[in-house]
Amino acid sequence: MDRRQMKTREAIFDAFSALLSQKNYNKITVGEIIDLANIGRSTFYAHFETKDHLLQELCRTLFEHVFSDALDHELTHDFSLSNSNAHDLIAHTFYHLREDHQNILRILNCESSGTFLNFFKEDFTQHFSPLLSQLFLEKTIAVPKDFLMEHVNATFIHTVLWWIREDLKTSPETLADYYLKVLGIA
Amino acid sequence: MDRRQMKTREAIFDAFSALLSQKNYNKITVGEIIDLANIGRSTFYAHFETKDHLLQELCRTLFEHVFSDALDHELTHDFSLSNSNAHDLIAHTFYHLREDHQNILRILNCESSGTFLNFFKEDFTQHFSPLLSQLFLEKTIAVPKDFLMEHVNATFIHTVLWWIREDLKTSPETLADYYLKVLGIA
DNA sequence: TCGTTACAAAACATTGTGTTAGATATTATT
DNA sequence: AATAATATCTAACACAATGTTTTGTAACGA
Repeated sequence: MDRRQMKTREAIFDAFSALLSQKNYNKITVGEIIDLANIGRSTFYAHFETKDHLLQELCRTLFEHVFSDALDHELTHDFSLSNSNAHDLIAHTFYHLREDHQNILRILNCESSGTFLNFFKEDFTQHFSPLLSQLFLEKTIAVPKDFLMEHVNATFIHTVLWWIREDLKTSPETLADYYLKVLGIA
Repeated sequence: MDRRQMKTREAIFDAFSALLSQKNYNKITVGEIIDLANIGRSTFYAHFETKDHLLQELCRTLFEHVFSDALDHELTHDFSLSNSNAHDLIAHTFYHLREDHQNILRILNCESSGTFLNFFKEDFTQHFSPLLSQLFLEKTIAVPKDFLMEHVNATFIHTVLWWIREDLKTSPETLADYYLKVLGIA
C-alpha cells in the first residue's frame, strides 16, 4: 500500500479519535477532522465514503483482534471450559484491553460510547457468549437461553464500562472475579 | 395554557415519535417533523430550541411517572422490602410499562435507543437501585457496592430490551422472575 | 369587542455534506 | 534518471438542513 495512503489514513484516525475524546460523535464535522488531520477535503472523501463509514472502519480495526486474540491464546491449551479456565480467559481479555488497546478504552468511555458498544457487543457475542452460556447451562437456571446469553453479554459490557470509569484501578484478575461473581459463577 | 400551544405541542410530539419508530434519531430532520406535524417552521422553533431539546422533553414527559408511580403504589403498604415484595414491585413496573406507556416501549426499541436509555437509566437508578442493592447486601456478595448497583441497573435495562424484542410475549410476573433469577435473588 | 398571542408563509444567512476540476507532489516502475 | 501512475491539495461547486426574521392572519382570553 502506498505510504501516502497509510499516512493520511493514520492522520484521519488519529484526528477522529482525538475529537471523539472531546465531543459527541454526532457533533463532530468532517471539516474538523480534516483540519486536525491537516488534509484536503477531497482526500478525506477519497478514503471514506461518509463519516459513518469512518466510524465503522475505526471500530472494526480496533476491536478486530481483542477478543479473538484472547481466545486463541487461551483455548490453545484446553478446549473444554472449566470455571477456572473461564476466569483466566476473562482476566486475559481484560489484560489485553488494558495493555495493548488504550485507544479502545478511551473511545468506549467517550460521549458516543453507545455507538461503539454496538460493535463491541457484536464481537463479544460472537466470541464469548456461547462459551459462557455453556457454563451457565450446567447450572440449569430457569430462564430462557437467549435471555441468559444477552445477560452475560450486557454484564460484560457493563463491567468494562465500570472499570474504565474507575480509571482501571482494579486488577484484571479481580475484575474477572467481580464479573463471574455477579453472574453467579464463582 | 393556550389551546393552540397544546395542540401544536401534541402534534410535534406525535410526529416526532412516529418518525422515531421508523428511522434513527440522527437521520430525522426538522423539516420532516414539521411536515408530518403540519405546522410552520417558525412555530417549531417557537416551541423547541433545537431537535435535541425536543428529544429531551419527550423523554422527560414519558419517563417521568413510570417508576415513581410504581414505587408509590407499592411502597404505600410496606416500606421494608422483602424478596417477594421486590418481585411484586418489579412485576408492577413491567405492567405499568406495558399497559400505560406503549410509546415508551416503542421508542426504547427504536434505532436511537441508546439516546433514550440514558434518560431511562437515570430514572431507574434514582428510584430502584437503592432498594435492590439493599436486598443484595444482605447476601454479602464480595463485589464493590457501586459495581453491584450498576449491575442491577444494567440488568434491568437489558431485561426490558429483551422483553420488547420478544414482543412482550412474556408476562410481567415471569419477566420479574427472570430478572431476579439472573440477579441471584430468587 | 379589543388587545394579546400563536401561527403560517416565505425569504434569508449560515453551516455542513459530498462532488468535481485542474494543478502539484510523491510513489513505483523501467 | 526518466516516466507513468496516483495520491494529494486548493478551490469552487451544488445541495440539504439549520435556525432566524419578517409580515400578515387567525385564534384566544378578558
